[in-house]
Amino acid sequence: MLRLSKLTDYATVILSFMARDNTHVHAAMEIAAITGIALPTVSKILKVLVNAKVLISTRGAKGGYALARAPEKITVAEVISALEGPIALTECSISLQGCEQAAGCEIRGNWSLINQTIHNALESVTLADMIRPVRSQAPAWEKEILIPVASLYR
Amino acid sequence: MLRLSKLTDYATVILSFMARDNTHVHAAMEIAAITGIALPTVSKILKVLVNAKVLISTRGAKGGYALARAPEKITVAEVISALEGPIALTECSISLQGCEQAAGCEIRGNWSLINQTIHNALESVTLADMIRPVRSQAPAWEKEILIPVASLYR
DNA sequence: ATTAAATAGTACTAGAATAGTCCTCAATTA
DNA sequence: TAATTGAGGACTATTCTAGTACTATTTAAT
Repeated sequence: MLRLSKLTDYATVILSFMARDNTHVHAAMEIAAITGIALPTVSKILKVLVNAKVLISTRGAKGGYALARAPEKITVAEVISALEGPIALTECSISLQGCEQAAGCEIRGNWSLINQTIHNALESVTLADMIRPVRSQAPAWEKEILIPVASLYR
Repeated sequence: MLRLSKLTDYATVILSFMARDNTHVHAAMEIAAITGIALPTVSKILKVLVNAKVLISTRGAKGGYALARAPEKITVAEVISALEGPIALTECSISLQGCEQAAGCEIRGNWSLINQTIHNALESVTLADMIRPVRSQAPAWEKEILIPVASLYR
């Protein structure tokens, strides 16, 4: 599996709840209760999302968390990079200093193309799309994302 | 990072070497020597790729491994699933029995759409594409898609 | 036939990464 | 000033990955 960490998965669950009820701030405890995710874990995720400027927080009594922007303006790519760092499939696509297998590895450039394609895909899906019922959304991005990478070469 | 395991990374290195020299079988030891990956590790990967029908093996003296098909017929998606299992970002996209967060989770269908998109991208890149030099292809795609590379390192 | 060269299969170990928890400090409101 | 809520960091246990080792099986050459 092309693994996404559990925390990232939780994050999307949390965020989609918040997107659906975006009228007031939500305390960590409330979110934990509703999503069924343990409080300390919810708390940890929320903090990360605040640092990534996906959420804004209010301290003190009656405080809580709210989306920093409208759901349409928050992309899945953003959420993923907040929790997992840069979106890339291989180490060498991130650190440009090259891998040890340099001898047998002339495919770095090609990986980065693939990475960009995937990133592009994730960037065009927003929180708003995520909370939309499945049926009605296909058209919106099918036009935009289906990039046949191979065709770029031929 | 949207992690791909090291083994998968190695696999692409190994396969791209084999695609470049596709005239005869290669023994595991030869591949290890050339790629610089430890023999037991190479061996392990080759076995997996044989099971996935990406490679074919010949036992005995003068035996070795060869691509099961032409490089154009072997996709990156295949290689990745061979080593990591089904290509999907989240658990619940694979096992349809649903997750425990069922209450707060109505986004499964949307994940699967994203997964599908990514899968398509990976499916359209073949081994033949991977061994093509990077330079010659840059112009082609630069015209066709606009990708905010900087966002990768946000 | 016998020996050497190779893959097949499986089990095991060490290390790293992840998930999850807990505790103390800071801020806000009533 | 007391109660409520987030911020930040440290810590632990568990899971996963990478890598290794060993034994069995198959084939080719002599």
